Amino acid sequence: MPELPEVEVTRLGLVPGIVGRRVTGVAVRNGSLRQPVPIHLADVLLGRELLAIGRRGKYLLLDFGQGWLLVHLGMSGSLRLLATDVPVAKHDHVDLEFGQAVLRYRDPRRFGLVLWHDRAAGPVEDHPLLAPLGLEPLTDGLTGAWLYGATRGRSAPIKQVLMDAHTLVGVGNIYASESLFRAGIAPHIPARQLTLAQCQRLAAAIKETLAAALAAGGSTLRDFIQSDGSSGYFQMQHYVYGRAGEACRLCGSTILSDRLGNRSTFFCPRCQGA
DNA sequence: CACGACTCCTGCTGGC
DNA sequence: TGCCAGCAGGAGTCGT
Repeated sequence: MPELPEVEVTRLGLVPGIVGRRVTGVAVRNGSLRQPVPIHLADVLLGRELLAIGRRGKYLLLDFGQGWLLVHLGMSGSLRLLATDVPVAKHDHVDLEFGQAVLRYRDPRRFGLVLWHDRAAGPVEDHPLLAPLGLEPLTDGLTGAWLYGATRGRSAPIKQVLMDAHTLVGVGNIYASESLFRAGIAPHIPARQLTLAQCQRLAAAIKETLAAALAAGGSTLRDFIQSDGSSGYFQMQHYVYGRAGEACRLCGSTILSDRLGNRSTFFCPRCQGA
């Protein structure tokens, strides 16, 4: 599942290959994603130079000067840079050609997005999907004090607050469980009950977890440049996620699972005091 | 306002 | 072996 580290690794992998190049072709094979892919995409993109690739939360922002292409990978999406003769596969929904290379969007479950935001509509940060997004976790803004403030008055379980993109972006189901484990905090306790000391541990744990995943992804960067079509995603070794019934890597207790907000949740009852 | 349930979609897994 | 139910999950929407 692409979470923030995977999205950032995708961004880093694409920048050297296509920034500064012009769009020479556009193909939309299946435009029914979470929202329809704009039908005028070719009109607006053909001949335009890609100036930069930014990121906000899990959204990639391809800056074409005239506007931005917003890409969200959803649950099963991927963006790869391939040679133009690589055959199209079943769920390859959108192609952007840059001369000899093609940027190919694949998304079997079609939870993702490919949208256009024209410069005339204002800065991309004002896009209705981006404007309400919360804090970027890999910035200096994420501190124990910030997290303490952000959780006051929140009665929902801390794990759900961590996954709320309007509070904090980029922490999905996997890294929420992993970060809470690292911080030694039970996932189901009401967010407002966290002490400042716990918030400080948790803020540090979120950064560590994401940074470790980003580092793991760095070694897969080649996959984006090669045209072999390999997925480009990477599997970090998890402490708790997906390990129900197995032994905790730190204390040996049996990892438990639970459902929180309709999502599977994993934790160590001993390390996380639950 | 905050919370929780529901929804979109397809591939994989497990039970029979 | 085949069929089908259930699960996975980001994030928007809606009802309370």
